[in-house]
Amino acid sequence: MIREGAAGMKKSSTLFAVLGVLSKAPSSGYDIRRQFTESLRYFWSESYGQIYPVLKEAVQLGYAVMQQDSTDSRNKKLYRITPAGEECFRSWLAEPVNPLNYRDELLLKVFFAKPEDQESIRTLFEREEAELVQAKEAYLEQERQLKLRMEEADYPMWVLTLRYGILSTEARLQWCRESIAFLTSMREK
Amino acid sequence: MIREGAAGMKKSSTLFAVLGVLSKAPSSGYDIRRQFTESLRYFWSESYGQIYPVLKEAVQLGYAVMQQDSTDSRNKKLYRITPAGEECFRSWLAEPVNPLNYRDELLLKVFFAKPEDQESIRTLFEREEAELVQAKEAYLEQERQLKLRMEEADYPMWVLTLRYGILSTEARLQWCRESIAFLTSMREK
DNA sequence: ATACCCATGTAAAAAGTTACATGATTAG
DNA sequence: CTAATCATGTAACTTTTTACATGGGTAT
Repeated sequence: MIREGAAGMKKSSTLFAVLGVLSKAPSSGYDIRRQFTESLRYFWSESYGQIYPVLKEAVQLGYAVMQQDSTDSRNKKLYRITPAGEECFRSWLAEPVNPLNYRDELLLKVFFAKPEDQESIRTLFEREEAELVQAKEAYLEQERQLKLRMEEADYPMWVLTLRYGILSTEARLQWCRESIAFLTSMREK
Repeated sequence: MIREGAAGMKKSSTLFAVLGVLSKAPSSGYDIRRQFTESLRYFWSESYGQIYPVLKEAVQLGYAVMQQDSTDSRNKKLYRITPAGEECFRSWLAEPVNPLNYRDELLLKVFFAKPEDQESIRTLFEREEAELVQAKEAYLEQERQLKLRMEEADYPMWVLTLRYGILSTEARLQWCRESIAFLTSMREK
């Protein structure tokens, strides 16, 4: 079997990410982009160059419908998920996740560093540590904000993703600090 | 200024990843690929489709030289890094890392899950937990192997990357377990 | 023999980013 | 009036994966 029908076509994870946003609330391409750069920035990103085309695709597949928002003075296009889109999204949710394709430049640099590069690497760790401290603060702020919304149905799942942010950031922070201490001890010898 | 000379051309991180491997030992494209799928698989990957073209590019830029391995019966091509390649690699090492472009499908699914999806999500967590347990075992095995090579100059840096593997895996494992417990407590209500 | 690594490579497709073009609205 | 933000979109480019083609060597 070589050809597959529309139902069997392999769909990109971008489509599902967009459908996910639409499953929470009808949104414009701009709104969706904001969701990614704000709430989801620590574990997902999408650029306009992908969002607008997949919105078009979602409409073609019958997973979303578009309507011009008449209450909006700029001509904002609101996309709304259809029942078919919801079903498609739900079945994607239940599928096993694709292997995470992780590419970590810092790890790569550490792995290939030679004894002469220790000072460079130390600087990278210090920069990273500063960024992680900031990220952790942002998570703690998010946690405070989230506690005000305990009543919402989505609260439990948001707590889980936030919890991952905190745990993984703390682990990486610990690693940076241990590594800096280790490099210091090497320098002193 | 629109055009830039070869020295200023923006280079892909794939080139540096390959130069990194070559900086440890002269290797063929096949060897390099094996490095990525074996030692580096937890934080970097490259496919043949990238490795062979960048090897060609590295030679063009004067960062590597190729020589047919005459001792090898299959016609293996050995690439060796040049002093210019080493210098280029070292200066890349010292540059700040590019922001990590992280896309985590599991997090995405958890974030968008609705109360009805709890059983699906639970299954995903269980699968993830099993994989992390395996990964952790692989790290511990690596640790045992590494201890036999304490004398080598690269040992300290390898310990650091391994340490990150262990810390980050444990953090994610903890998250999975907490989440499963949390979903269980929700189900019981 | 035959299956499975070793070994090199390419073509095409898919995925993703960046830079630009366009224009309305709002806040200072 | 001007800068920032809202808003839609596309073209060109870069990056990355996947699938294929090819063939020698090695172990059972």
